[in-house]
This record gives sequence, structure tokens and C-alpha cells, in this order.
Amino acid sequence: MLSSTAEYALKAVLYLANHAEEQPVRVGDVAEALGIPRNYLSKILHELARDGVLSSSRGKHGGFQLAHPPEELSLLTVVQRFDRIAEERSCLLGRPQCSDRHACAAHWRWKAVSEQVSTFFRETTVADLMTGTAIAA
Amino acid sequence: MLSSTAEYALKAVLYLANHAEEQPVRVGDVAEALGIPRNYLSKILHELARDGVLSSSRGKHGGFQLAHPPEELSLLTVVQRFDRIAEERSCLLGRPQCSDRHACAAHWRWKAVSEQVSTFFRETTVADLMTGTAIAA
DNA sequence: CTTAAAGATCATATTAACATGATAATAACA
DNA sequence: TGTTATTATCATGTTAATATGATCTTTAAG
Repeated sequence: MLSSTAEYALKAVLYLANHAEEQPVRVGDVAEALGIPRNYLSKILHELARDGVLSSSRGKHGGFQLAHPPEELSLLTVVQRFDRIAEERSCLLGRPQCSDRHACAAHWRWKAVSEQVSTFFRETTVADLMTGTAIAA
Repeated sequence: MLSSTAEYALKAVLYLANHAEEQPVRVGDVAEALGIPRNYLSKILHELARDGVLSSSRGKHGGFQLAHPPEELSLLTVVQRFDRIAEERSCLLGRPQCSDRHACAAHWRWKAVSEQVSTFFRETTVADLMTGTAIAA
């Protein structure tokens, strides 16, 4: 569903959210804890920082942390830079211009499902996925 | 959502379903009509034939056609050889062992959405997407 | 039995995603 | 002010998906 890059981003953000006490957290620690290639993750976290999802500090005692409370951070925000999640380009058959007005063969049936996916990413927050958080259906 | 290979497969199967009169249809015709690279499509259709989705005949007047009525052909069947659609490996965070018993942070929330996607591919048939077919929600 | 039209197959090229390694820039602190 | 720990950046390598081109095999028709 997600590219491995987006998956790394999401896992790392979740890790930072769950380690809010020990902020900021070093790339190396996150990479080791999650089994993600270090320099690759470094680049990903840097991009998240440029997007305003994380804040970073260099030098001794530097590292990364969430820039905003996890309740205010949707999964879509974390992931959208890396994957086009069911936003706009949601045509199952890859048509550039597939819409209600110009529907492909699969449009109406797929739209219902596709919107559920979008909604999940748009409305689920990092706080919803933090360990120790009550999970309600 | 789908890889371009799976998308090609689906488009081609739909094309064959919609041209049942002129069977069998040549690879070149399908490729040209859909804007898909010819030899690449040839390989894809060959794989679909090996899976029993299509039947192929060589030589003059050869080509491809559906091996079964479109009502009996699910999108999952068409696509599963090329993409792992929400079957098994459905963990959003890519955990190899994510299940109800060993749930990742996203498991329960994602499961509901993921199952809708699976169901769509499993239960929608090629007939449902054919042109001229009534579309009911 | 030859020929032409079709799919089947093989070798290779291209591209983007994923990953690694080396070096530069920055900040804390002795 | 120099040393060290950290992120930032750049150059390069690897791999899988996508794509192309050439050739082989099969079959219908003349």
C-alpha cells in the first residue's frame, strides 16, 4: 500500500511520538531501533523537517522531534510527500481525467472504496496510533 | 494503487470483454487501442493466458480472448499475479507478522479500510465494468 | 509446401526506487 | 579556539519495474 519510503517516514514519526521524553532523538537511534538504513532515513527525516512535520537541530545534542502535537498530525501529512495516496489521481485505470463527469468504467464502484482510503489517511492522526492510546473502532 | 503492469492487464481484459464479437483480438490491436507498449503487453497477456484468464491462439487469425464469461472473472483474478492487493501482506507498517493477535499500532484502524479494498477486488467482476452495463451502487 | 500473420521468447536498454559511503556544515562544550 | 557529535549534502551503487528490438515458433491459407 505504501512505498517503503513512506512506510519509513510513518514508522519514524511514530517512533518520535512515542519517545517524546528523550527529545531530540538522533537519526542513528531511530534507524537502529526500526531497522531502517541510516543515511536513507536521514534524508527522509530531513524532508519531513522541510515540510514542517519535524524540527531538526544540528550539532551536539541535535536530532529530530515532532514539530507539532501528535493530535494535530494526520497520517496524510506524514506520507503525502512520498506517496500519492488516493488524492486526485484516484482512477483505478490510470486515466488522467477521471471524474464524476468523465467517469471511466470503474469510476463509481472504485470511488466509494477509494474515498475510504483517503479518509483514513486524512483523519487518522499520529496520536491515534501511539502506543498506550485506547483504540476504538 | 495498481502497478502499471496490473493496470495494463485490467485495461486489456476489459477491452477484450468489450470486443467479444471480434474474437480473437490481436495483441497489436489491443496495444494500439489502449496505448500500451506492444511487446510488453504481449508478455502480460501471455501470463494471463497461463493463469487461465485468457485463451490464446497462434498463427494466422490468432489472438486473445477471455477464457470464461466476464461475470465469472473477478478483478482480483486479473490482477493478483502482478500486484499483491491487500491479500495477506496488509500491514500498513509493513510488519511481516501483523494480525489480530499480534497487532501493530495501525492494525485495527487500517484493517477496516483494507478489507474494503480486498472486497472490492474480490467481488467486482469484469462484467460489472463493461460498457453498457448498468451500474448500481 | 511455401508464405504471411500471428503469438512466444530472448537479450538488452531505460528509469525510478532504494540504498550506501564520503564529506561538509553546524553546534555544544572543554 | 579546537574537538567532537550531530545533521546536511553529494556522489555513486544496486535492484526491480518498465520498455524495446530482434528472432523463433506456430498456424491458416494459397
